[in-house]
Amino acid sequence: MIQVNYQDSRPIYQQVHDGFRRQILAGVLRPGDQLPSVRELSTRLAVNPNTVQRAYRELEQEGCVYSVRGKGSFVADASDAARAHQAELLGRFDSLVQELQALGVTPEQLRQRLEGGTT
Amino acid sequence: MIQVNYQDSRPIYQQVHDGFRRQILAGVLRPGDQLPSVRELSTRLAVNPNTVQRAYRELEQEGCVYSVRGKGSFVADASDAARAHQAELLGRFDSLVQELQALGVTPEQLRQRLEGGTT
Amino acid sequence: MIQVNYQDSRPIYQQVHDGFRRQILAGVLRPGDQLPSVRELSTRLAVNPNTVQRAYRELEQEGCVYSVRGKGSFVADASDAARAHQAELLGRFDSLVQELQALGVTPEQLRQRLEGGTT
Amino acid sequence: MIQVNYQDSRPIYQQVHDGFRRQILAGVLRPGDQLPSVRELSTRLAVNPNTVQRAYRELEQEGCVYSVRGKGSFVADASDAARAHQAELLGRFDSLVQELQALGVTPEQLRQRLEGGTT
DNA sequence: GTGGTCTAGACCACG
DNA sequence: GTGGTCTAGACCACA
Repeated sequence: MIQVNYQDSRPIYQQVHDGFRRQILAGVLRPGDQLPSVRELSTRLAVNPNTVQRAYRELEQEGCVYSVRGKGSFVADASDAARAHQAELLGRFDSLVQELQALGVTPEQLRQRLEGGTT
Repeated sequence: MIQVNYQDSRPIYQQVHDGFRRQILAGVLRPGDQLPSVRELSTRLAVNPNTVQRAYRELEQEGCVYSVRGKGSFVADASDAARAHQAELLGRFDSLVQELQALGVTPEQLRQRLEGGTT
Repeated sequence: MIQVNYQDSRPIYQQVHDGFRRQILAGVLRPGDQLPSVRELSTRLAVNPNTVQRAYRELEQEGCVYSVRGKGSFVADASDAARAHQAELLGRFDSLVQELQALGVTPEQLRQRLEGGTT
Repeated sequence: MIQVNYQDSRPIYQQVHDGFRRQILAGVLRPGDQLPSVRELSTRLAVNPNTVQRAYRELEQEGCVYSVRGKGSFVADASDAARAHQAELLGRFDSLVQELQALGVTPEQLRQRLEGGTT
């Protein structure tokens, strides 16, 4: 499910983090689902356990995941994290639009692109 | 014209690079205009000359700027760089839209946002 | 009576421990009352018997509970444990107050908060 | 300035973190002040650089500190973090008061303690 | 020189 | 078995 790409400029821990977060926010992983253990995932991805641990820790700090010592790591109720994440993406959307318009792209072109993606 | 913010998470060389690129693509700096010398800019910004050097080098690699030994650095014809840059931004736009829709944001909501930003 | 919450950051043995201690110190459980057996409670809570065992052991070490081989665990005279516990909480109270005052919160504000909570 | 106590139940990285946060929020360290470098502090405290690094990283995630690669770590404008921290402490204050009252401590006793600490 | 990431592997706490 | 902390030391990006 999670993949690591050494060509990616993002650090590995963040690729793992982003991968899970996306799946959680998209509903692929649902509240209460158990994540693979740190050890299992680290061997599967052939990375250091610390690296996976850090990804999980940051997910937990964001409220996407909760960990129980001796039991495992689980998907948390996503509502809060989801709302924050959506707000962040909309902010990025706005600034991208602004930048594109500064380069001469018309809102009309962007609107057409929106429809294109709906297909 | 160019400013450096130490609290910005981007490295300084990239702030310098982004600042010039934006001005070039937006038409503030026009083809043939001369950029400040590495030495002058580095003292003005109170940063290491290497840092400015690297910003100029990357601008040149992108085709935004050309250097003439012993003369200085000049803004190149923007068309090529602009086209590439615009394509990159549009790609980011598409993937952002896709992700937002995965989170349940409707194209209608995004369209309204587009109009809001047109002001 | 006792509940376990896996989302709680405290380990389970401590949730069990704290739950009993609170009930004992508050007088819900009175000296001489019998606690449920380790086996019964562990099945009721669906946790490992070791976990309950440890909670009981620590309660006993604190003097909140005493065990009689072959009979069970019973609430001890609370006075000793209560005094120790109250002293500990008062200590925490003092250091909290000190820290809040260092941040500019006036004793007056805290006094008002005290009254608010009396309701 | 910062000390590590191996008897303390808190992990080392958190002792370092808490120590700096307290000094920052109390105004001992002021916005813009430079923190000791990761390497310097780690040798001074005789701990691993990673441990200090983690403390700094979490301070940065909280907005107490900002780090610039190649330059150092600096105290951020504390206002936001301070407000959040104070709210957290007041919450702890309330629940402590509630617990103490459940044990029979009167608000009057607590009020006297407040004045005692003012000295 | 600075901070940031990663590995290899240890030990602890918990169930 | 699980997650959490820590060490020792490497390598990279940046100034």
